[in-house]
Parts: sequence; structure tokens; C-alpha cells
Amino acid sequence: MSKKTKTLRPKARRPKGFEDRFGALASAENALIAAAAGVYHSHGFDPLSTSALEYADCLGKFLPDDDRPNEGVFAFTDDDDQWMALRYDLTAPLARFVAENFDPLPKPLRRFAVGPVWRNEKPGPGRFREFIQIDADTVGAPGAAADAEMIMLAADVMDAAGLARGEYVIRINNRKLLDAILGGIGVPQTNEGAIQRMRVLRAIDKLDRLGPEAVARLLGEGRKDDSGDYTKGAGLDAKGIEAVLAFTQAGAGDLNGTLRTLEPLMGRSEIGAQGLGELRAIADLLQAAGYEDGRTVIDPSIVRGLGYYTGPVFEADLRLETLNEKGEPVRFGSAGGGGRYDDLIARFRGQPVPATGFSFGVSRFAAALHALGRLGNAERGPVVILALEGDQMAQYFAMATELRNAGIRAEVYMGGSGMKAQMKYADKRGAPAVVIVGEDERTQGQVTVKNLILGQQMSGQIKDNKEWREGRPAQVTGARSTLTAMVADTLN
RNA sequence: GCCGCCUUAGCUCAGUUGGUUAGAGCGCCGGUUUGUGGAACCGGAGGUCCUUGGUUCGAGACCAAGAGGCGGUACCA
Repeated sequence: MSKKTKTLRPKARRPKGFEDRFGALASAENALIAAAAGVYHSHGFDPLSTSALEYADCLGKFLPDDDRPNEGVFAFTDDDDQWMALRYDLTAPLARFVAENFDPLPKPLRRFAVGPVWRNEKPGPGRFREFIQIDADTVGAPGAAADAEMIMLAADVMDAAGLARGEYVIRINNRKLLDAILGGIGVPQTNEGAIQRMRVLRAIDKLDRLGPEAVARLLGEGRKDDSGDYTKGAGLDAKGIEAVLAFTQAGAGDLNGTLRTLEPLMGRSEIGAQGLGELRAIADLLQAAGYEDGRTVIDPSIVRGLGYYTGPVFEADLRLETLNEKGEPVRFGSAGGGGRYDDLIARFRGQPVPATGFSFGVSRFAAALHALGRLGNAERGPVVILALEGDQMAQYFAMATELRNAGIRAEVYMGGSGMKAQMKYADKRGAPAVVIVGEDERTQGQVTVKNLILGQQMSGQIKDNKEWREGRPAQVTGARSTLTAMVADTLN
């Protein structure tokens, strides 16, 4: 044996895009989930929990000919060689659930769901490989009223999440309008046309980030970005590019104004008229319900990335500019979105089942709040009961129980360190107060309660070390029987 | 995936044209204070200078490759 044997230890590290959340961020996520769930539940949606894993084909991907179903999902083969995949959203599992249990379910089915979803993509600010979504969906409701409700729900969730008016906007569009435009400029209803249509959607999706000039190139031949990377375009001709861009820029302040601007662009297209009619119906309902106060706009440049949408789509955007540590603006993407997906369940059943929903991106929203400096301080810590005498633990536990029964968050110090370390611990935990019962107090039937917040304020004024040490500021001693009252008093 | 920038203590960063013992601030730990956190003073611990290879008498510094991070771009059903 050599003098020094090197111990091989695993390096503690975290996979990229899988975030630990602790303290204020974790509390914020929990609060957002509770707020959104409250909104959904109050609207009559019932909770549904489904598993993290699904069969890959049920999630809507075709099996691969080689080793993985798709780059975008985490997948592996089960013992029986079936492809399993972690869910990448909550909508596909809903479709599977509905198709599997169709007959006994009430229709329309109104359910909400919350949980982590996983996507194997490159992480970035507000983009994770594991993140929490909370969705509400109505299945079996064909009318525009169901879409309008989803949009109002989205606004309600933004309100419940603590945003003020003007800090967010719900942008609404309809996939059918774009279909009409594309039909008008000769994009065929073939496989090739579908690819072209997808490219157009992706190009439009980049409008806010790259601007109309770059998007025009993406709609046409293609674009070379600053890094020299080339992106193949959708191959539209000049007229087509102009038509698409004109469409995306047709947004005008209010709902009615935008609809009037859009009308002539649709020409005689039947699908266009249908899309306009749906938007009109949604707009009327939003106006009647008072949601047209800047919270909702029709914005033809909103397309949403997902391919399964068939009609109205919408997106909840933060209007606050977020900056990173260097003061540079950061794009977080939308805080939530949704739309109508009438064909998703038909995939399983063969007959159309109309559905519409909204998904709130909890993790991204919390990350944005964090970047905005809106999370505030971590939750205030518990009252800490110092464990000064090892044989008195039962008494300390009894005190903690008394405090809890009075609705006060409290804990007994569980470490093995001395009084000074216990005080430091309480400080680091953000404890508002500590309860001190040592031999002195115990033998006299008393307790000491120290107000850590007041003590901290007072420490700023005291210059002399001895003075603040011996002065024992911000603490009171009283009879053991008055513990709860003393602590409650300190907390006020 | 492609392009660019970056990598020195727990964190933020210094580190002269390559020169011998690698620094600061903050944080952490301890002491002043063996029953008192937070101010102050004093002290201490903590480094594979990302890794490997090369150039050199000599590399934290120069070169190459790799890894990781950040940003952009693509993908995002």
C-alpha cells in the first residue's frame, strides 16, 4: 500500500437544465401552483394526475428506426422492448387518458393537472429540461365559448400570480387565418405543403426576436445568422412573403379594429372566414366579460410552436423587461399558452373530439420573477427553541408544541453545537425569535424570548462590543406559563 | 448540432513583457465574549490556477486538443 491512497469520490453535480430550487424560488413555485390550481378549481375543473412515463407512441411520436424515438424527449426501452418516454407536456397524456376512458367520463370533461414535464433541449434562461406546468383543459366542447373561457382563465391566472394590469398581455390568433393566407398564395395541401407550412410557422414565431427583415428571409430562400449558420427558408416567393408579413402585422390596438384590418386580407377563403368568425365570437365574449381592458389583444403574429393546434391559439406574455446579472435584457419566452387541438384525441379514436386548453409555465414564470427581483426574501424562518441542556429535550418539544398549537411556526434546535452556534443558526434561518431556556430560566420557572429582528436593528447603533454583549438587547424574560403570549407579542 | 466568448479560493475577481513562496474583497471557521446571532478588532482554514499534451532552463500566463460554463443560432412534436 502506498502512503496516500486516493479515495475515489463521485463529484456532486447536477445535469444541465435540471434545476434545484430552494428557499424563495421553491416557495414561489409552490405559491404559483396553489394560485393557479385555485383559479382552475374555482372554475369547476377537477384535478387529474397521470404518470411521468408514457408509451412513446401515445405521446404522439412515431417509433424510430434506430435508437431513439426523438431528440426532443427522454426515452428508453422497457423490458419488453417497448419505447417509453417522459411526458413533454400535460396535453398529450390528457389525450391518452380521455381516449382510454372515454365512455364513462362526463363530456365536456374539465380537468386540471400539475407536474413536471421533461424536454431534451438546450437549456437557457427560463428554459429547463425539467419544468413544472399547470394546465386546464376542456374536452368535448366545440364552441368558441370554450376558447374564450380558456383565455379568460389565462388572464385570471396571471392576476392570481400577482401581476398587475399592464404587466402581461394575452395575445390571441387563429391558425385558420394563416391557413387561409397560405392557401391564397398557393401553398399546396400536400406533404410538401405541410413542411412549408411548418417552416412558415417557425419563421413567424421568430418575429419578435429577429424582426421582419430576418423573418422575410426565412420565409423566402433562407437566412444566414450572425454566427454564420444557415437556416433553410420556407421558399415563398416575394408576393407570398409580403402577404404573410402583412398578415402578421395586421394587429391594431383593440379587438374590433384588428378584426376589421384582418377581414380584407382573408379574401374569399372559406377557412379564413371561419377563423375570423371564431375570433369575432371570442372577442365578443371577452368584451362582454370585461377582459378587453388591455389584458387581451388579437395579434396575428402569434402562432405557437406546437403543431397540434387547429384553431384559436393564444399566448400569455410578460410585458416587463428582465435583465440578467450583467444588465443585458433576457428573453424568457411566453409564460403560458394554449389553444384548440381538435385532432389530438381523434388520433386514438378515429372520431373527432374537440378540445381546448391553457398551460401555465410555472418554472419559467418563477424564474422570470426571480430575474425581476420580485421574489423578495426567503420565507421567514421558524421560531427556534435553543437546546441548551441535553436532558431537557422533552421540555423543549413541549414548548414547540405549545407554539404550534397557537399557530406559530416553531422548531427545537437539532444540532449538536453550543449556544453561540445555535444563535448563528437561528440568524441564518431568518428566525424572528429564539426561545432561551437554560439552567437559570429552568430553575426559576421562566423563559427568555429574544427578538432577533429587533436585536439586529439595535446592533446598528451599539458601538461597544461589551455594551451589546452584556446589555442582552431585545429580549424579555417571564414566567414559563406565559411562553406563547410572550412569543406572540414578540412577533407583532 | 453550428458559431463566438469565457474557465485562478465557497462567491466576485486581480495577477506586470513567461521568472522561483499565486493575491484581494466578500463569505466561512476561531478568538476578544467557556449563556447570546447581527457591528468592530485580531487570527485561521481553504487552490490539481478546468484537463491532457506541447513549446521553454522555467508556464497561472504561450500553442493544440478535450471538458465545462455563458451567449447567439438551430431544433422545440
